[in-house]
Amino acid sequence: MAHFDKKQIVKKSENPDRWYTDVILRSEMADYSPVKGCMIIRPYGYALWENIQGYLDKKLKDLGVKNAYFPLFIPMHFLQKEKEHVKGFSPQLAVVTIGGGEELAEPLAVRPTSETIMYDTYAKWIQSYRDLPLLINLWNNVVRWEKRTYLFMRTTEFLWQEGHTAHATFEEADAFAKTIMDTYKRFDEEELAIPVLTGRKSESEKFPGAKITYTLEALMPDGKALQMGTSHNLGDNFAKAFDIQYLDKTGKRQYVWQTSWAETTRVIGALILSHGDDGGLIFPPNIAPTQVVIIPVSHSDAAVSKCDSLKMELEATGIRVEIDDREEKTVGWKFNEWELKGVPLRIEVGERELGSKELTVVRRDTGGKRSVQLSAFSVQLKKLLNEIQKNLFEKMKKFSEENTHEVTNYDEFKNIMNNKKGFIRAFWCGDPKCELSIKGETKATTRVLPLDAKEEKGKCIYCSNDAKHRWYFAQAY
RNA sequence: CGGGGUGUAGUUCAUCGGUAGAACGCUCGGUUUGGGACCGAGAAGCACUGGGUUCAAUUCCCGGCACCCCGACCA
Repeated sequence: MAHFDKKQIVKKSENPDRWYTDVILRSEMADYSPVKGCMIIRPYGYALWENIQGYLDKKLKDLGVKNAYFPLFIPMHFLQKEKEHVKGFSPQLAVVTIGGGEELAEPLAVRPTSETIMYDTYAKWIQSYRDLPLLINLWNNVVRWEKRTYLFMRTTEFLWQEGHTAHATFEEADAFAKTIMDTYKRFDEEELAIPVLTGRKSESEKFPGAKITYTLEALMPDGKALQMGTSHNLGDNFAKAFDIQYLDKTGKRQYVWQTSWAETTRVIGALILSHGDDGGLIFPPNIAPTQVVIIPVSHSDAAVSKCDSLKMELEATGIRVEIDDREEKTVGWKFNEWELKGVPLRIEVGERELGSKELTVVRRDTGGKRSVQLSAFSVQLKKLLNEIQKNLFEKMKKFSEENTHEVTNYDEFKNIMNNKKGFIRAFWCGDPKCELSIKGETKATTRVLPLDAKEEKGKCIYCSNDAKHRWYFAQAY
């Protein structure tokens, strides 16, 4: 304990922004890059991303989605085909004007998202109703020239998956967009242990070019809401802009109905913010790069071989294990290091354990120590990992519920935004002017309207005109 | 793109009108290892950049650039 403050990171409660950056850099998740606003994802951070990819990739393939790749460069005039789309993205574009030492006849945008370049091709691929539905996903990087960046949350370049589908009917497209939203919800809640609100976005908050944007919103510990992912019903907007038509069974030409949807490396930021504490990261076991770390306290042959056999036993049941047998670091140093890295469980193996029939296992989330019998060891560890997974989710669920307020007058609204923030449920008339005024006065924007929200009779929190729905408001990240 | 701040060793910072110092980290040797060990020896710097002022600038002044913080834009 005497040396504990030596290289301590800032306390999360004292300075959350600084804590967030400190933890990411010190845990070796990511590093700053020589290019402004860009981020280097280090092996430990990338391993987490690979776990995210692994889960989502499988779920998407189960839905019949196939992976493909489309080019990084997009001819400028493609982006201009859909009016709202170009308006939404042009302020954030990076544009290549020189290639091979010569000025290009037409500048190329570095993709901010791939709708336009894909749909130009979709128009060629889709001829008949037999070509539908077309379900394609890309794992790639995109560039949006953000003025202000923040590791994982908002970087100039980021990694994501973007799915793009085309369907014969509006209903089918809408159902698919919702299915994706549900898939994301399961992922966020069951894997990342982050509870989310789902529903649709207001007109002003929806994706440029979309008819309906479905969203997943999570409440972060500082009371601000983070968009964890979106799934858009694009209607026939892009179909008309890119002339994507098919012949139906009766021989009639029809426009397709489309969806696009994405989840990004931003969810890693949400993961860090949601579960971490003063000791550093805390990863939910389902997604953690390493689930169990074994630390030999002694370097005797007996202890080392005990560690090895433990590792083999656990790995055989699918648990991700690492042994930290570096001799140049002391035991205490390693404890702190692996706590910083958020590994859910730690096992210590020294002379004391060699003759014992049980081992001490330490939980990262609660700090609790427990003796675990060596018989059926891996089964019990799996149980513990599940408990941690559940505990992290329940904790965030409770936080989210405790910080969701139902409000009927604007003073109350402002009061909450001035203090703890969080989600506010309140009637809104649907007029973008009220939305904008509320944002200007409180920083809160409409985040989401749940799909199952019943129509009610109420008065807009801002203008007192008739309102049908209670929306969720919050300050956005 | 507005307002503020900072640029000195790998990192965090100190210094000061006379060409630089600490801590941590790193390397080597030794002793250690059950909650961030200790001793000793090292390596490591065109003081962001360009221009002034001055006998002399890392230090003072101005411009540029970069980064950080705070606002507007955003996954």
